[in-house]
Amino acid sequence: MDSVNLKKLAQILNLSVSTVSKAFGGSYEISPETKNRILALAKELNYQPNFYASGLRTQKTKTIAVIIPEIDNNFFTQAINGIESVAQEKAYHVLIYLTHEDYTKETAFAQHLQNGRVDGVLISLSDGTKDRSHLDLLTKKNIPVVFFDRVDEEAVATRVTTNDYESGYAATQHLVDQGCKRIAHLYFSKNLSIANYRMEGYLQALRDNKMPLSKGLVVQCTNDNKTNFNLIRALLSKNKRPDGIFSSFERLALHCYEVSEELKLKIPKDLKIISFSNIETAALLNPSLSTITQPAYEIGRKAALVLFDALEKNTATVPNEHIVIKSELIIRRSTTK
Amino acid sequence: MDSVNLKKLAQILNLSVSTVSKAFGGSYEISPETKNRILALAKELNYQPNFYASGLRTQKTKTIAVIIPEIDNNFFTQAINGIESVAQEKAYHVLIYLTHEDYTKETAFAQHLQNGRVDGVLISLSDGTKDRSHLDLLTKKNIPVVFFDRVDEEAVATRVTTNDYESGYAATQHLVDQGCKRIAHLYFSKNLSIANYRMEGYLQALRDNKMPLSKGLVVQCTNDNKTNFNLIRALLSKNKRPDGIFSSFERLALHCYEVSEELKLKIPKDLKIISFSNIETAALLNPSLSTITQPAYEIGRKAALVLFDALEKNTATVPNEHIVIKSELIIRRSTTK
DNA sequence: CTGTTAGCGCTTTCAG
DNA sequence: CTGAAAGCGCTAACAG
Repeated sequence: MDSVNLKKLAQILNLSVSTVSKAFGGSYEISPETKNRILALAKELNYQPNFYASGLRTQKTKTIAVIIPEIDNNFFTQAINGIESVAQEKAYHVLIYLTHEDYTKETAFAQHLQNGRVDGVLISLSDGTKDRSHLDLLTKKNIPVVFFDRVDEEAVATRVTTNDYESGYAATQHLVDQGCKRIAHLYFSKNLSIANYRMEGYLQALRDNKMPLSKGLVVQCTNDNKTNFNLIRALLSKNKRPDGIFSSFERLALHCYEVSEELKLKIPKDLKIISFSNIETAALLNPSLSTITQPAYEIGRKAALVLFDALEKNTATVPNEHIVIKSELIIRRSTTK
Repeated sequence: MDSVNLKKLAQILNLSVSTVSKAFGGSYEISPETKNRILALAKELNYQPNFYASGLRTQKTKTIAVIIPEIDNNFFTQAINGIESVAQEKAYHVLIYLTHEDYTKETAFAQHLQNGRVDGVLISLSDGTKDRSHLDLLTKKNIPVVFFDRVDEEAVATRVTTNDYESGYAATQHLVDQGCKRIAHLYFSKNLSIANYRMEGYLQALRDNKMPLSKGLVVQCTNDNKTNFNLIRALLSKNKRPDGIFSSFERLALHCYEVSEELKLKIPKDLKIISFSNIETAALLNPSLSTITQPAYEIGRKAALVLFDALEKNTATVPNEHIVIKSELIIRRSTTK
């Protein structure tokens, strides 16, 4: 392919390559006249500056990476939407990396991204992530990193989350208010700070209501749907089964519905469910799930804005702060008597 | 940042840059001994080859672009998952571009991608797309393009879709079988070939059942939720309102539920609904929506595989064929009597 | 088996 | 206001 590049434009116009280049940079040392000639020809020939050449030269790529555990999840989908909206405004490009909750993959991605492929990184940690050295490497290479949702609490960086503790508390309190006596909690992982905060909110709400804390009612789930299903079936098959469930993860709540159907439990009569969830569509379809709905779009946007701020200031360090955007507690029929 | 590059490695080891470079290429003209020395040092210093330099040199980027109308949509989310699974296998990177159904944006993305940023493109057209010249440009620049779901029928390229006509037929037939006499169809756009096929299936099913075709029962929706809601409310408020709805788009079906709630219509007694949808979660939550569920993951995977095939063969032309992966008709309580 | 050299397309001093 | 030249980091032809 005889692609059209600066050299070609220069040849046709009898100008030097550097002159042509400057014209695109909008430099004021080029006469308006030649500038117009250049831009006109460029348009005509549909010139597109070679991305790799300019990237190599300037060390700026106009690209960010988004590393997330999974994409088949409404929270992350909406977050990407928010991130992308900012990227479009700033004329940046977005690379997506899915870890599938695999810490090894996360490390590999981060390692790879050190090669200067991107200007900055937005990340939501995968479950297994304990060590953050792979992310420190990025910062050392002048690539700023911003965390969202599943953040690294120890990181000296910006961390954007929702108010997990309060939400966990409110969700639990709601179940208490609806008369639940045995409230179970389903969570995803001990490694995730957000999961811990949600659980702390749950525990505190129980304490404040003088309700007994029972280990059997707190179920740690896994990354495997089948296992989770079985755990939940075990929970709901007990003699003294729970009459309320606070789930910190969308998919776990869905299993509760499946299991309830199997065990012929009536929702909300026998069991009231409230869950962190961003399935707005499901809520529309069925008013039987109360939710704590995270402002995923805004979280994504905010995280992206912080990152772009650093990029514009040309610094790899991002403010060391925790930004909280509040979730919404949406009560639906399921959990009212 | 004194980043570690080939030159540095070469200096430290007292070798030439090209020798070091070859070592990474796995070239057999390098002695195993020096090769090991080089690789060892590279590992120690955590060397990452500069992406832009090698991209510039080789004109290969190990990156593909995925252009889709929106991401807050389970079909596309699952498709991305499929695409990404192949990309990971092939060690490719994935850039995401969201057109938000805006043809202008789609064109701009395609224009931009001519600059060699990616090796290939996967695209699902936005609603407004009529002219495909922006995509032809890519092919001309040796960048293969594969279509999925919302394909360009005229394009001389691979087009991966589901069996839209048959599915439309089957969905309609199902409603007929359930006793519906006035079956409405909601569709998204005349410009989309898949929408047309779905509608043709619907029309043919009505004809085959000797049911009258009524223009008032076929509603073309828009890209705006509010407008769609109003259109559907108008449809369901009619004197002779439909008793069955076949929706070709997930979100339109959801509006039917909203409107039904408002108008106090009972589902499925007063109204049976079947829709194209990939909300597995919603289906779990509520068994009241029958669906035609597209194999989004497989469609994404297949499209990606075709693209990578072309990339591996180093050709910009992709087989001119239409690949069909069948959808699944999932009948749930809503549409049985 | 290793080194020299040229150049991918662009930006950016520095000279004119 | 315009041009010449160097070089970003890498690869690949060609010599040795």
